[in-house]
This record gives sequence, structure tokens and C-alpha cells, in this order.
Amino acid sequence: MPQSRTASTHAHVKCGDCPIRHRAICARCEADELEVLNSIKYYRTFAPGETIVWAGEQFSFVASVVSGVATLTQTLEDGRRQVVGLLLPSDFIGRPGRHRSQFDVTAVSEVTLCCFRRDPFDEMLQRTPHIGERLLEMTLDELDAAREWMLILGRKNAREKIASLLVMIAHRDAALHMTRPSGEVSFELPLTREAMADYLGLTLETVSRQISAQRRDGVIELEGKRRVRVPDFAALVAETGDDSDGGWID
Amino acid sequence: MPQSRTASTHAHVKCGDCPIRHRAICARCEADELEVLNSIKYYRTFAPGETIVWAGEQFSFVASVVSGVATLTQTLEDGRRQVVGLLLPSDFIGRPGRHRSQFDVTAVSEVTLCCFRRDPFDEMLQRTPHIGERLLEMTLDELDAAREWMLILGRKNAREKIASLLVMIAHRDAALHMTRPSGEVSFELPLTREAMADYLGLTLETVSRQISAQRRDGVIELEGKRRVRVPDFAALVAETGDDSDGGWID
DNA sequence: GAATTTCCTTGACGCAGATCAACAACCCAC
DNA sequence: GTGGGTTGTTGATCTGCGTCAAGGAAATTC
Repeated sequence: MPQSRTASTHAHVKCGDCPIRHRAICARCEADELEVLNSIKYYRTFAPGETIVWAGEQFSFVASVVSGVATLTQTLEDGRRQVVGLLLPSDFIGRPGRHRSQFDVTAVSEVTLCCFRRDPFDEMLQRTPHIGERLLEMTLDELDAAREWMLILGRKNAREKIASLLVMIAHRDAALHMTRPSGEVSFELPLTREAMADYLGLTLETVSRQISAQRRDGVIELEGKRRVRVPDFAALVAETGDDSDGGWID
Repeated sequence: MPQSRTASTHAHVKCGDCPIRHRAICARCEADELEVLNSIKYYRTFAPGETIVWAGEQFSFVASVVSGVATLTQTLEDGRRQVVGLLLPSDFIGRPGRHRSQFDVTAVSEVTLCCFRRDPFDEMLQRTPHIGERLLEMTLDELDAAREWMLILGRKNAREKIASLLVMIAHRDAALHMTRPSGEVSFELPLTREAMADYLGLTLETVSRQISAQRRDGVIELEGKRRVRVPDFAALVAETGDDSDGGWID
């Protein structure tokens, strides 16, 4: 896995009531644009399992995830499903010039979005080239993440896949508190066994078995079904088959 | 697979001696910028198997592929390898703000690049926002392609994977002549069996067996080892397991 | 608090694809 | 020509994970 990524050099806008920072909007534009942002935004909440956008659907807004977890999925005609992206708080939905979604966007937990109406947002983009640059940067991060996931899907065995997923979630979780995971780590698993399976190209039974195996081997501990405690993060990373812990970014 | 993608609405620059169109550079800027482009470009050729950029290496240029085929690859510490992207003629290497490659870029056949020196290219980008928009658009195309490939890697069986690869190559091949594949189609396979395996998350033996099987079943015909004739393209598409032939773009 | 539903775990078994191995076809060097 | 390297094909065998099946734990509904 790539060791170091281009670190983002500037902070991101925190607007109005959102507890997250809007990564799409660079801080250099903050003073001028926050007012515009606040005037065109509204919140929407989706229940677990609810579809946020269907594949092929035109979407009338762009949005940041404020809380909750959503997935991007593709489905084969016979129902086989693949999660191709996770949307966690501060992730962005919708792109300029992409008026239709390529994938189903589905809420996994209860999801709150901070939506911006499309047309005014696009206008703001025209006037504010920094935001376009920031969007390109975020898109490149997503592209890197997708390509890392291709390695996981194509070449790792079930045990390595589970470890890789846990490491990724731990990284994303730590990033929210501006830290990096190390030593003892503990986090919430935001996905069902089935969603994990769909992300990793496995069946839910295999996911369950591998989690049990890692638990037996002392690599992880479970508190309930969803809370994971990792006594030694380096040991979990060693299970991934990578030569480093990857550079999962904010 | 996504059915229709955002079609690019404008043509792309054909500069100097390059037989390809530079997709990164939008035609609206052509008049002003062609001169700059031609003043900062040079050609480089790489032999089959030669590494163009190592993962983690700083690169001093951005480039378009003029001829030949290159791969983006990732390798696990024990040598398992995954191709995470194909670079075909007119594809672009390097991104603003991404000064290091995340992946190994390797020539598969003899590859000629049209390189632009990095600093003047970045300056031109500053002055010409259209190019930035075009780069974002291309990056989004790559992201969509990567996510489609995640479905192939995670959820398709060997036979469907082979069919999907052949369909993709046929689409890319046809796009060079501004057509879409249909009816009888014939094209060159630019990859070895091993490279195909590394792209599809299979072994080379399985690739060979599945190609033989499709040949036995009359879905494809081989002329030599590398030239493929598809008597009925729709029949090949039906082998992919998708509900449509996907929208592989230019 | 009983019934239903959702989510998870574990076992038994089979198969698609990996692995190991032999060989064929073709290239280039000399 | 001959020899050696690269690439591709095919067969035999093994195995990791999918499939099918049963049941447990916890939340939700009535």
C-alpha cells in the first residue's frame, strides 16, 4: 500500500450547525463563502436501509455526511452485490458535471446529510476555483482508496480482508479525532456482517467465521457484536498482508 | 454496470506530432495553449517490462500515452500482484498536487509517452481553469472505472471476469476509431495471460483455461495467441453477467 | 411476556479456482 | 540448424471459501 499521501495543507470549513468540517470547501475561501453556503443548505435524515440516491437517478443536491454511514453499491442482474465505497462523516456526495449517480447510495445506519442545493453550489464553484481544486484532491483520494481496495478484493484471502477492513475503519475513526491508531485501539463497527461481506467480496458466513477466528487468536476482542477492541494495533496490521499500515487519510 | 456516463461534450487537443488527442486538454483552450504545450513537451519510449515510474517515486513530468500499453500495479510483500489500472493511448499520467506515484507504472508493450515538464504544465493549469475541470472529469471517469472493476473482482467468477475484460478492451479499442463495438468485432489483446490474471485477480492458468473454454463454445476465436475475433459481440456481453454492456468511455 | 424479526454463529459438505507439473509453440542468439 | 528463454496450454490434485442448514441472541411489536 502507498505509504504516504499528499497531506492536505489547509483546514476545512465548519459551517453553521454541522458538527463536521466540510472537507470539500477549502479554508482559504471560508470568509467569503460561508454565508453563501449557509443560505443554500438544509439537512436531511435517512433511516437505516433507506436509499439516498438510486443508480442512474438525477440528483438535485450535493451533500456532506454529517453523521451515520452510507454505502455505494453495485448489483449484478442476479443479485450479487458489491459495495464500492463507504461514506462516513465528512465524506462528500455528488460532483460537478456528474448529474446522475452511477451507484446506489444506501444508508446503513441512520444518516444525516448536510445538503446544498445544486445550482447555487455550482455557481459558487465557478466563482471559487479553490473549491474545484479541493474536489479534485478529494476525488484523487477516493481513486487511491478504490485502487487499494482492488488489491484487497483481487489478491487477499478472507482473513487478510477482514484485517484490512478493520484497519481502515480504525484509521478513519482515529482521523475524526485528528490522531493515528496505535497501541490499544477500540472502535464501533458501523457495518452488519452482510455489508462487510459485500464490501470484501465474501459471504456473511465467512466474515463471521474469520472474525471469530481472529477473536480466538487474540488479535481482536468483541464487546457485544459491534464494538471492537484491538489490544495491539500493530498485530492487526500484520494480519493484512501489507508491508505497511497504508495511509488511510482523513 | 452504469448504463450511460456523462458524455464529454467537447473535442480534445491534437498537438504537434502526436497521433492521439490529448484528452486532458479541452479544445476550448486550444488556440492559446497549444503553443505552450508544444514548447514544453518531449517524447520518451519504454521497452516492454520497463518501469516508467516506481511507487513512491517523485515524478518530474505529466504525460499522455501515445502508443503502447502500461499498467498500474500494487504488490503485496509476498509478491502477490494486482493491476489496478490500464493505461492505453490517450490516457494521462500524473496529477496536479500529486507529486508521487502511488503505484508502479510499468510498460507492457513498447510504450511511447508524450511528456510535459511538470512546472510549466502546472503554471498553464493555473492560467487555464478549463484544464483543471477536464482533469477532474477524467479522474471521475477513472474512479468510475475502478469501482466497476471492484464489482468484477469481488463478485464475478472466472468466466465472467474474462468476458468483462474482453468487453472492456473491445470498447476502448473501438473508441479510438470513434465507434462502439457491435456485431462482429476483432481486436488485439495487449496483455499477456499473466497480466490479465493480475488484472482479474486470477492465476494465469485459470485465464488460459477460461479463454480456451470460451473458444470451444464459439464465443470468441483466436488468430495466433493475441488477436481475438468475436463473431457476436452481444453474446460476449451476455457472458459478463451484467445487465448491460457498461458504458466504457473514450 | 410471547411472538416475530433481525442479526449473528457454527457445522457439514461440495466445488471453483489455486497449485504443482509437464509440455508445446514460438522467439531470438549464435 | 541447435539451445535456451519466454509465453501459453492442459492435466491432476488440493483447498479455501461458498452453499445449505440449524439454531442462538437481542431488539421490536403486539
